[in-house]
Amino acid sequence: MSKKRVKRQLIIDAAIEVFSRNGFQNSTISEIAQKANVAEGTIYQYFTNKEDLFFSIPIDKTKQFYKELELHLQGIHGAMNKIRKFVWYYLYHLQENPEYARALMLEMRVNRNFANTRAFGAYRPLTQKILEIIEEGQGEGVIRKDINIYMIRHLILGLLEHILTRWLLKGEKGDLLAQYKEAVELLSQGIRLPEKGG
Amino acid sequence: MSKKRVKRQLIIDAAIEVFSRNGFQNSTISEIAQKANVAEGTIYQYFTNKEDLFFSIPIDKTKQFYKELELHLQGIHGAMNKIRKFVWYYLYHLQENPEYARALMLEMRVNRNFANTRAFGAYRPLTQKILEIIEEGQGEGVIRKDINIYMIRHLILGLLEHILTRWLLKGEKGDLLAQYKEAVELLSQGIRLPEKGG
Amino acid sequence: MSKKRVKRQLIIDAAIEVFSRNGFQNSTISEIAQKANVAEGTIYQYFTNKEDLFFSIPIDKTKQFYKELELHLQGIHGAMNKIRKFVWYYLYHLQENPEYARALMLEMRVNRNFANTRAFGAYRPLTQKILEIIEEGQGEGVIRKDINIYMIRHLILGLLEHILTRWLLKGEKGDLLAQYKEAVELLSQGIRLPEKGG
Amino acid sequence: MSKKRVKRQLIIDAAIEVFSRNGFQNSTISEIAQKANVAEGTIYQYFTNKEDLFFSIPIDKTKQFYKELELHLQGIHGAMNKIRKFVWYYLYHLQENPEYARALMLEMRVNRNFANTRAFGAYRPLTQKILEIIEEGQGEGVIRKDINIYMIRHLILGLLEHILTRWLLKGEKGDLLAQYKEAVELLSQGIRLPEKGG
DNA sequence: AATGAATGAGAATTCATTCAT
DNA sequence: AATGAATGAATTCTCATTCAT
Repeated sequence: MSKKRVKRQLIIDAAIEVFSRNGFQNSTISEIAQKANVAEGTIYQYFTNKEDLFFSIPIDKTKQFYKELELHLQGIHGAMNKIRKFVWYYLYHLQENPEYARALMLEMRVNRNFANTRAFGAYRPLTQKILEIIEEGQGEGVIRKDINIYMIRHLILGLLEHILTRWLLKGEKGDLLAQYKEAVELLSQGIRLPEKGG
Repeated sequence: MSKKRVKRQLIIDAAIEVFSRNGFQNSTISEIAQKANVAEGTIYQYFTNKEDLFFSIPIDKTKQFYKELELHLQGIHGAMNKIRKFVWYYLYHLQENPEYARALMLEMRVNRNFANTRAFGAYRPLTQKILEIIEEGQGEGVIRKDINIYMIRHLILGLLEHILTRWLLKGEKGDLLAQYKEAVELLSQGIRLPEKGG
Repeated sequence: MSKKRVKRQLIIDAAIEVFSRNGFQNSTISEIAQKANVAEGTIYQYFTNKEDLFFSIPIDKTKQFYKELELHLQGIHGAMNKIRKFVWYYLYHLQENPEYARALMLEMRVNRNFANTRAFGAYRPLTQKILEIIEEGQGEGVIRKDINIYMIRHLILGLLEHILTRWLLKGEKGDLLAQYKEAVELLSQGIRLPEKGG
Repeated sequence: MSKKRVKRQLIIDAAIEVFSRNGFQNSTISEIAQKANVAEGTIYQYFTNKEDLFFSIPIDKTKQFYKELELHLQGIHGAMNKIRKFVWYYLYHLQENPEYARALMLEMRVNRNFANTRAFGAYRPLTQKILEIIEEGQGEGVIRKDINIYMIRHLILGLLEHILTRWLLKGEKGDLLAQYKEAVELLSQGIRLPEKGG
């Protein structure tokens, strides 16, 4: 990684910590600069403004998440198994990065400008992936076809985000993954193609 | 309604509009006061500070929502029917009050202090009601008992919030209620007690 | 005392307490009104404004102080004895009314407008009295005549105010009157007509 | 002096002028900034808040006063001579800096927080010095030992502060130093060890 | 490229005073 | 005479951003 690259990452790491602790509005460039051990002015060499820095976080993070997700999905057959894996990895990854999780869930996801940012674009491949898996499942005949695939995705992401948000607001107590099995079970039944005569 | 009561409501209505348009941080007391046709100082006669005003919104609104929900549930038998009604009314109500919906979904629900506010308390009866219906369904033998009732609630609320949030971020285009049937269908199958031999 | 008179006094008493605790600027009409069990508006029926209320305090208090001082001086002969009594009574009176003492020493005495207020006028008889005693002492041949009587008064009041101010700023700990004897002794020697050949 | 140092002093000088004219409460940061030719925000780069700026004044000034006092006392023998010099210099210095004198006498000295500020600490060496001189005088046998040295200091400072306060409240008319001789004469006799048989 | 001093617009909150009831 | 709701001016402090060094 080039020297510039390193310093950029340094700033982003500091930003994640600060933004996730205080939220976007209550975080200051000054504090981020201090955490990153650079001068305030330096941050403006790497990012246009505060919001740009803010939305640069999920871009990097989402790319990384997506790449690792792909690895985890390697060798897994069957849409249902893939969904299971996705659910597990989603909870696992964000439990391991609670600060980022907070920034993502409580700040970015509800930001009015989110849909217009590069960040949103970086998110795309991920949501696209889910759709693909759903369609794969429909092809396999294990996922019901009478329901809009977007609605099915809403169900999956809605459940995960809801669990996560609760966990964050309650102070990150307890093990997120402990809820994994029930969540998967519930989702599976919900979206599964009912067996004939069922 | 007493005169004080009226003016208080006037301020809250203005606050809903302003907060929902700009978010908490970007809204100013000055603008709310103008909208409410009162002096800035007057707002502080009714509310301790900006945050207090902010969190006073869902208290009133949630109480009203809950009361009307109860009416809608009158005469409905069967947990599944009640859930169907709840889903419908939830979407209907927030579609009718998009400004409040935005304030609720994008601001309050993710506010770090939300869990410590009176507002959170006002929310209680509503979430409690859902649990009751779920348990009722388990008693009737139509909702699976092997899954934690909280997880079931996560599924329901998660889906609704996700649909709603998308709708809001996309600019409130289209008819929310159009998604009602599929949502209910998906939820129903997910939480339903699988028929024997199914 | 007429009913109006009573209520007026009620307000003044509340004002003394509040002003002396918080100082002029940090005291609010609202708090005084509450303490006095009247509405804020009522205060403006009795006093022109906040400053008027403020300066009404020493007027009453000084008159009372002066009247009682006169009583204490009754039957005392000799300027030195009178000065001794004055010093004692000054410290005694303000130790007994520490709240008023604080308002007087830390607020009024240094107020830029003090010299232009009715309050200042009420103070007059008292400072005048001291001058008289000093002149009486000079007539008796016990107080030096080569020093301006105003300077002599400065010495007396300066010492008393300094002792008092220290005591107030230090939290009113200890017995003010314990310092009475030394203070008098020091003052006496300072202003006394040196004996011939001394 | 470094550039930062210079600007800091610029702000303090402006603050002295403004505070002394209007008092603490009636002075605004805005006016001070204007006088100092800096932006309001700049003041907060140098001082924590308004009060911090306020109490920074006497720190600098008192140190300077003390240093110059020491120079003036050089080569002077005898406690009485030193006290004479102290009285003279005290009046001289504050007559020359009437704005600072006003801030000191009418604002700081009676501020409830004064005793808890750094400013109070800076005052220490000065009051300590007086005590030393008094003890020196007692050692020389020219100052009475039967009186608490603190009371003796009260007498000296009380007289000076009283003279000064009057002068300030009366609009700084006349020559303060004109009163110097009588003040010293009065003090000297007051604290002097009475000659035997006197 | 990095710095960090300087900026100044911006906003919440307070509170003396008024006046309709 | 008493009330207390309403007013709105006034002020401190914050902080993203700029720019000279």
